[in-house]
Amino acid sequence: MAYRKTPAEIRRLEAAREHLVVCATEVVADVGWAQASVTAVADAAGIAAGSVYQHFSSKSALAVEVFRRAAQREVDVLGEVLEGEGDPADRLRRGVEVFARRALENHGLAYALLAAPAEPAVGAERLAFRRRYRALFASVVEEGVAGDQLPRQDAAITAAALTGAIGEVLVYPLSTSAAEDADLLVAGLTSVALRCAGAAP
Amino acid sequence: MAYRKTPAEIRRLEAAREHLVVCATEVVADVGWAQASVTAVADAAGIAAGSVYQHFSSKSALAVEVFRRAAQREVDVLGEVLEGEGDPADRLRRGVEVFARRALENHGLAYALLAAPAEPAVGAERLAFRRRYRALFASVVEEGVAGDQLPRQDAAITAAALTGAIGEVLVYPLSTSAAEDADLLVAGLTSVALRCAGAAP
DNA sequence: AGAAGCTCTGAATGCTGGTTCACTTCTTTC
DNA sequence: GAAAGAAGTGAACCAGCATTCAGAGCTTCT
Repeated sequence: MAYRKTPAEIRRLEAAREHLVVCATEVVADVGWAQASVTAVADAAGIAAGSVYQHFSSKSALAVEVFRRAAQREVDVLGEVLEGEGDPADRLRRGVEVFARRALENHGLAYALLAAPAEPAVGAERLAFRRRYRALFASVVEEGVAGDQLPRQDAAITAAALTGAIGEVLVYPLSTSAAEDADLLVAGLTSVALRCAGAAP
Repeated sequence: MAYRKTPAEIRRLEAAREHLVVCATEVVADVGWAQASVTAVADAAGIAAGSVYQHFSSKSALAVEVFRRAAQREVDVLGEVLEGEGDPADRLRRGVEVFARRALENHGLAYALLAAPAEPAVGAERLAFRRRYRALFASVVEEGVAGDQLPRQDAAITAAALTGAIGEVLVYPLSTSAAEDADLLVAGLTSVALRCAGAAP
C-alpha cells in the first residue's frame, strides 16, 4: 500500500464537507431551495460542481443534510425550553417566544425550513420535523391538562394548530403594524398561542 | 372572409377549455402539481399535449387558472358564512366547520390548495388567497372585539394564526384517534380555533 | 525521486418535461 | 364541392440542471 489517508487528511476532508454544508445552508437561506443549484452551492463553497459529489451522493442528499442540521438546531432549542423548568403554560409561552425570535432573526432560513418550495426529499424531512414540533407541543399541553392549568382538549390537535399558527404568523409578512416591530409581533404571537392552548391571559 | 366562428363553435371551444380545466383540477387533486405534467393533463382531458396551448399560453397559466377556480370557491363559501348572520364567535365556529368539512371531503384538492409543492406562479397565487382568508378571519375577529364578545387582540395576528392552524390540522395526518373520525377532528379544530380567538368555551 | 492512489476539476453527457410546428382534420362560406 | 382558414395532433425540439468522467494536480509511502 502506497497511500493511506493520514488523520490530517481525514480532518481536511471532513472540514471541506462541513464547509460545503455551511455554505449550502447560506445559499438556501438566501435564495431558497429552488434556486440553490449544485453549481451555485459549489461556487459559494469555492469548489467545482463535480466536487460536491465527493461528499454527497446526490443533490438531494446534500439538501436533506442541510435541512436536518438546521431543523435539528431549532428542535433542540425548542425542546430545551418546553421540557425545562416552570409550569406548562409559561414554558409554552417561552418556547413560542424563543422560536419566534430565532425565526425572525434568520428569516431566510426560517422560511426555507418552514415553507419554501422544496424537492420531495426535503418535503419528507420537513414533515418528519413538523411531527417532532407537534410532539413537543403536545407533551406540554398534555402536562398542562393533567395538572389542571389548561382546559381539557385534544392535545394532538392543539399541537398541530400551534405548529401551523406559529409558522403562518412568522413566515408571511403581516399587513399590521406588528410586522414592523418584532416585539409586538412576538407578543401577539405568544398571546394567540396561549389562547390556543386555553391558558388564562 | 371565408370563415368566421359561429356561436356554436365558440361555445364548443369554451366548453373544451372548461373541460380541460376540470380535468386538470382532477389530475392535480389526484397526483399533485408536481406530477401533473402537460401530457398527463392532456391525456385526462382526451386531447393532445399540443392542444393545451390552444387554450393556455403556458402550463403555468393553466395551473394558475386551476388554482384560482378551486380557491375562489372556498373563499366564497367561507366568506358566505363568516359575513352572514349571527354573533361573531358563532360565525367563526361555523366558518371553520364548513371549511374543514369541505377540505376533508376533498382531501386531495385541499392539500393541493393549501400545501402541496407547486411552481412559483401557483405559489404566488396561494399567497394571495391566504391573504384573503386572513382578511375574512380578521373582519370577524375585529367585529367580535368591537362588540366585546372577544378579548382585545391583534386581529391580523389572530387571523394569520387561524389560517395556519386550520391548514396544518387539516392537511397533515394526525396520530390521534381524531384523525380517523372526521367529527371528532372537526370538533377539536373548531374548539382550538375558538380558543385561538379567545371566545368563551 | 518515483510509484500508487487519492482529490479536484469543469466540460460533456443525459434526462426530464415544456414548448413548437409541419401537417392533418374539421368548419364555414360561397 | 371547393377554397379559406381554424382547431387538433404528436413527434421533434430545446432548455435547464443534475450527474459523470477523463485528465490534472496532490499526498503518501518506499
